[in-house]
Amino acid sequence: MKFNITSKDGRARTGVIKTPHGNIETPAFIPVGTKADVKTLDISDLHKLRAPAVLANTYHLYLRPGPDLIEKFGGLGEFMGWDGPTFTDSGGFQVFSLGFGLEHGVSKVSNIFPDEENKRKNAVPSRKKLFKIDEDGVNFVSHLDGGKHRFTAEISIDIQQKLGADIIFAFDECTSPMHDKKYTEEAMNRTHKWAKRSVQAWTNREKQGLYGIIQGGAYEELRRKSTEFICSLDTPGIAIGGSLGKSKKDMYDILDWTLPIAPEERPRHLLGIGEIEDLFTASARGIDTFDCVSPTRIARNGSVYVSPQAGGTPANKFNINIRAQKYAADSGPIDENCDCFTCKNHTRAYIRHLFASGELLAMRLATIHNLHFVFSLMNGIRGAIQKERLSKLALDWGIKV
RNA sequence: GCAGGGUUAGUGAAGCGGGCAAACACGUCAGACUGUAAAUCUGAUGGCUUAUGCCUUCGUAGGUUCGAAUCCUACACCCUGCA
Repeated sequence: MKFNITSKDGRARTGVIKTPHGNIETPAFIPVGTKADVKTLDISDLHKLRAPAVLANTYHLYLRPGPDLIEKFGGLGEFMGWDGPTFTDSGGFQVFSLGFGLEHGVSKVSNIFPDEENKRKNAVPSRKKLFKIDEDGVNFVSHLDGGKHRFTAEISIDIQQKLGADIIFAFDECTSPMHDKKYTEEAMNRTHKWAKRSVQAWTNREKQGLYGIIQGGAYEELRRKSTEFICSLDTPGIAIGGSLGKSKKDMYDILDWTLPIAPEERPRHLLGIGEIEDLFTASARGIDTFDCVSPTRIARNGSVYVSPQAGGTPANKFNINIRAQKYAADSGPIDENCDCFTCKNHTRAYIRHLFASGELLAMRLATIHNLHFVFSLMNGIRGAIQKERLSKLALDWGIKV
């Protein structure tokens, strides 16, 4: 894996990540394909959308169908019939989302600390915690069948090498905005140890690029420490993970603490982010790649992106709820400025009807639209950086970077 | 015609003398979702501009009772037997 910076605009930059399965022009949004598929889409859709890569998940593919089987098929890309670049996440996030996150009903980004009532509402207290973290790794029971398993840095990297993605991630511990500084620091120190061990376990260096993951929650001191440590390791790329605080401002602060002290020549991945606004603000701060379930998940739930011309604003997160009654007879496309398959062929009324009827096509059309929307946005962002006009483009969207 | 059973909010369906504006399900409406246990989850759903409040509802009309969706009478309609 190689990375070249091709232009700069303040702290933002464009570049190219060269992988054995093709180049990724950055900044890029990588759609999430957890179980070796981007939900509702097939590979021809991904090609037509010009998806730069797909990010799959180590935990899920380890449990099913198993890394040995995928290895026999020639790796993740071959297995899923996708000839473009692939990423795999290390499984660290599942330790969080199926452990602490599930127990407390929180995500890695939280606008509020859940109060007692919310905690009770969202948590699953009857369910035993699926994960137990120790200094060396994590014991867990499969959410599928309750079977007992263990992940360590070595195991995660071994699985990821069998999966064979072009870009892989070190095994890390993700914390929540609810964790205090003391615990966040302990988790960060574990992540550092595991990162070091991940680098040692990483042998397939020709074909796979490893990214270390910076942790430290929303604590400046910890984030700086973590950046220094992770960047001291010999990895071709770095990633920012973990709790990104309680607000967008917290997240931007974290980027401001970390990115300026990270080596410029290494690509930076922002794990699990991207809402529309974030793609601007994080690109402006020097993030090169994103992955996020948001566009695909909210699509399946009836939220579709609209540009400022079609009524999108930072306040409504640039999306509308296409299931709403007010679109029942709307003969326009989701977004009149969009030239995706969905917008070229279908009306809001039709898509609303499909959602109301529970038709699978609704989710597929919405997913196509949302992914096209973010890919096209990333195109615009790259073009703007090349012309050193990213902040102006952002302003056109009502976003101050 | 005789005997029995039924008629409850948009739909289905609980309730069978007081805590019933009426369970539950579906539907409908609204919202949430950021390294995907997510085609999931949350809330609202008789009216009153938001109330430990008032008003109107349980086929229709009367009645009994301090009090009725719940008991009685008549009527209407539906179902099941027997004619």
